[in-house]
Parts: sequence; structure tokens; C-alpha cells
Amino acid sequence: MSAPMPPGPPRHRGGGTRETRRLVAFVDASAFYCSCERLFRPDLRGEPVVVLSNNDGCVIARSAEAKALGVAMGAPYFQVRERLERAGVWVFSSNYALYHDLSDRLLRVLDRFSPDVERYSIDEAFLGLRADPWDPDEPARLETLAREIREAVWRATRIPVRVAIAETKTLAKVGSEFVRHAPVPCVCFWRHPARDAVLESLPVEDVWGVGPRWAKRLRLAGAGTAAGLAAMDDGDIRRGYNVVLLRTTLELRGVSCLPLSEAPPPRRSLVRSRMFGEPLTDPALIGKAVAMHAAAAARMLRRESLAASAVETFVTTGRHARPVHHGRAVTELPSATNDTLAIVRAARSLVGPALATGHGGAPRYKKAGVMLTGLGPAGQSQGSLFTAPVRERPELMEAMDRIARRFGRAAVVPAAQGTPDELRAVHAGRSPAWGMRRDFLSPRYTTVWAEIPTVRLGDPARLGAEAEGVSPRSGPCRRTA
DNA sequence: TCTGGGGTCCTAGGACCC
DNA sequence: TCTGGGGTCCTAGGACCC
Repeated sequence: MSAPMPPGPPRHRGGGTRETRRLVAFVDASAFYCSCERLFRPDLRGEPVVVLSNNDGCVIARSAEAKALGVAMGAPYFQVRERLERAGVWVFSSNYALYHDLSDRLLRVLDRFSPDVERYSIDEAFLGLRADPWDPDEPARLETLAREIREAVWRATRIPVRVAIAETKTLAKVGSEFVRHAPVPCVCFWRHPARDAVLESLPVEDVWGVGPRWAKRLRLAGAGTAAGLAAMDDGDIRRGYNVVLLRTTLELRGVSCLPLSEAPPPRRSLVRSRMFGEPLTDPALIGKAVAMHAAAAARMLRRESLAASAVETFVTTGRHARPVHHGRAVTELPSATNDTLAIVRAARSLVGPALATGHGGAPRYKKAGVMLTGLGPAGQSQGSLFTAPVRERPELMEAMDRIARRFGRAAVVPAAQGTPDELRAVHAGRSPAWGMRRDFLSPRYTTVWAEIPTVRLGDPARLGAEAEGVSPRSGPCRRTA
């Protein structure tokens, strides 16, 4: 597949404006969580760093140095712990307050380069760009632009990013993989001379949108590479797979099927759940966890000015237990609401039914959660002719939210969540039975006054351009070399 | 011998993403 | 002992309706 030259001579539209080609830039921070942890710990540059999932369950981010040591993505921490300790790897619990804040700062830099920015995830974004297809210098200009984006992000956030430009999102993702190990990981993949070769050597499972299941089937069908998938028959894909894979295939051929979406589509559901620190069977303890998740979910609703019309409570033993057990129970609310007390009450009333669903013995539950569905804009509930609507207390909710913002989330909560001592333990990262393990949590450097790093003014020699003088309170992250 | 046809809504499960 | 959390979309199948 060589890059097609534009057909015919340059065409001009009314007003003499030359037609332009829509392109997309993909900006991707590699090992984003590790970069965030290093930002305030410059002493960790060049050191192997990993970040663990919630509950310190498994490895979800690895610095290049940690990858070189062979630490696998998704590896359960208890399995790799000894190896990490022997190798002197720095281990952090995930600190989402920090990561979300830095992600917001990164996005603000990207806004300077395009009016069309889609935030795809906490560490990835797409930018809409335009190119002149008749100017032979365009690819070179775009590659320079890619470098400028990377440099601007680095200057503003000290987060390293890769930048790849192509005609579709999927091709831009391929381009980003192509430059993953380049000294300056920026590329214009549109009309890039190496593109065909890259697609021919890229395993099909590394294509965005192709997971392990489909990759296996595609291999059996003789399409083991990105180029192989792109060459498949549309009808075969539609019949044998689905339209999602067909879109991916077209995108690999340079046909854009996944438009930029600047405004995220309205949220349809909201889930709040966590593993317990240890397995639970006691419905009373599970009820406290459910109350905590329900209150958190209601707070998220209010922050997004949404209201929910149904509540689901679920419990699970997790995938690894034998026998596996999932329990769930759902209830419709009399009217859509985001009232914490109404949602907590509904969620708690479902704990018993969820635990009772379809099992004999008493499973050792590892996780509970609350899902809110039927979301819509707050304050538009029609209620029903035949049932009284939920009693709403907007002034009370506003007061609770303000207290929480000022004094912390544990300051005022429904009594169903447990005693003040238990709550303090949860928020300190210690574990009452239903709390989360976060043994290696770094400070919330950028979002909590008490945890902002301090700079020693008496030691100017250490205040280099790389902020070596920043002296964070030493975090509890572990390094046992 | 033979068992309408089409529509909607809901749910569960599968596949994918980060 | 110890294996994350939060999403979306698509499809198949059942219930129900006319």
C-alpha cells in the first residue's frame, strides 16, 4: 500500500481556498503514572519504577528501566514482589489525585496546538490537524510540529510524550508504536516511506481495536499482521466478526471511521467499586463498603450535574475464587435523583438480595460495588403519577459537598458508612476489613495544601533547571535493594 | 403437511479499550 | 494469604406486541 498521490491537479474551492486534508495527531505519554511519580522525585530518573493498581494488586505502569528488567504488565504484585525487591525497583501505590491533575495540565498544553482536542484517556489524546496535500514539504512540516508538541508538553509538565500524525486514529496509533523506541519519538506517518513495511511487520494483536480473541482467529484466517488485516475482504469481516473490526480495517487503509469527539458523549452509567482489603462474609461489613461506594457515586453524580434513575448493588468473589460467585440486585428509584441519602438507602437495601442470589454456602467476597444507571441531567425528573418522588435535599447535599471540599471526605458521611475511627482508617490508607491497601502511596503533591513539596531556599546550588532542589516529604514508597 | 412477520425493549454475554 | 477499576459498543435471544 503506497501513499496515493492526489488525483489530478490542485482543485480550488470558492474564494480560492485550497482544499486541505484532515489529519489526526496522537499524543501518548508512555509510562504516564511512572512519569508522574518521578516528577517530584527527580532522584528517581533513570531508576526502575512501577506503579500498582488499587489495593496494591498488580503492576499497571512500568518505567522503561522496569520493563528492561522483564517486569510484566498486569503482573500480580505478590508474585513479582521478591524480584522487584532484589532488583531495587521503586514501587508506588496508584495516586489518582496526582495523575488526574497532571493529565489536566497536559491537556491544556495540547489546546494550544488545535481547536479540536479529544481526550481519549488519562494519558492519551487526539488532535485534529489540517495539511495541504499538494505541498511536497507537508510531511516534513508536520514532523516538526510533532516535535514542537512534545517539547511544549515537556516544558510545561516534565512529562515525556510520543506524537504521531496520520490520516486516521488507528494509523496514528500504529505510528506511535513505530517510534516507541526512537530517540525523539515523533513522526508524521502520513506518506511515511517506511509505512508499508511497518504494517507488514506489525502483529495483528498490536493493532488498536484487535484484542487477543480476534487476533487468534485472524491468525488462523491467515491475517497475522496489520497489512494482512487491511487486505481482508470487507464482507468476510462483517460476517465473521462485526462492524467494529470492519471500522478498524478501513482505518488501517486510511479511511477515517472514528471521528474526533471533542465533547465526550453523555455518560450512561457510573460504577464505584473496590476490592476489600481481605475477604468478607459478614453482611454488616459488606453493607458499610456498599454505603461508602454509594455515597461516592452520588457525589460523582452531583459533580457532573447528573441524576440516576436506578441503583444496582453487586458483590463478587473475584475471578480467581472457586467457586466463582457474583451476586447483584437492582432497584428503580421512584424518581431520578443524586441525593446521597436516597442512593445509600437504596444500595444498602439491595445488599441482602445481592448476597442471597443463587448460591449455597457463604462465599468469601472480595469486592462490592454500586452501579448507577438511567443517568440524565439533574433537576429534570418527571417523577410518576402513582408513586411519591424521592425526597430531595439539595441544600443538605450542597452543604455536605462544601464540608467535604474544605475538611476532607471523611468529615461528614452517612452513618451507614461506619464509625469515625473506621472512616479515618479508610482515608489514611489503612485497612479496616473493607478498606483498600495502599502501602506505597506518594503525597498528593499538586492537589492538597498539606502535601505540597517544599523547596529549601538556603540551598540554591541544588535548585537546578531540573528542580533538583525540590525536597518532597519522603513518601512511603518502597525500595528494598 | 404444517407452525406469519415484523417491530421494540430488555438482558446477558462477549469483545474491546486504558 | 496475596490477581484493579471503569468504561463502551455490539450481538443474540427472549418477551411481548400488533
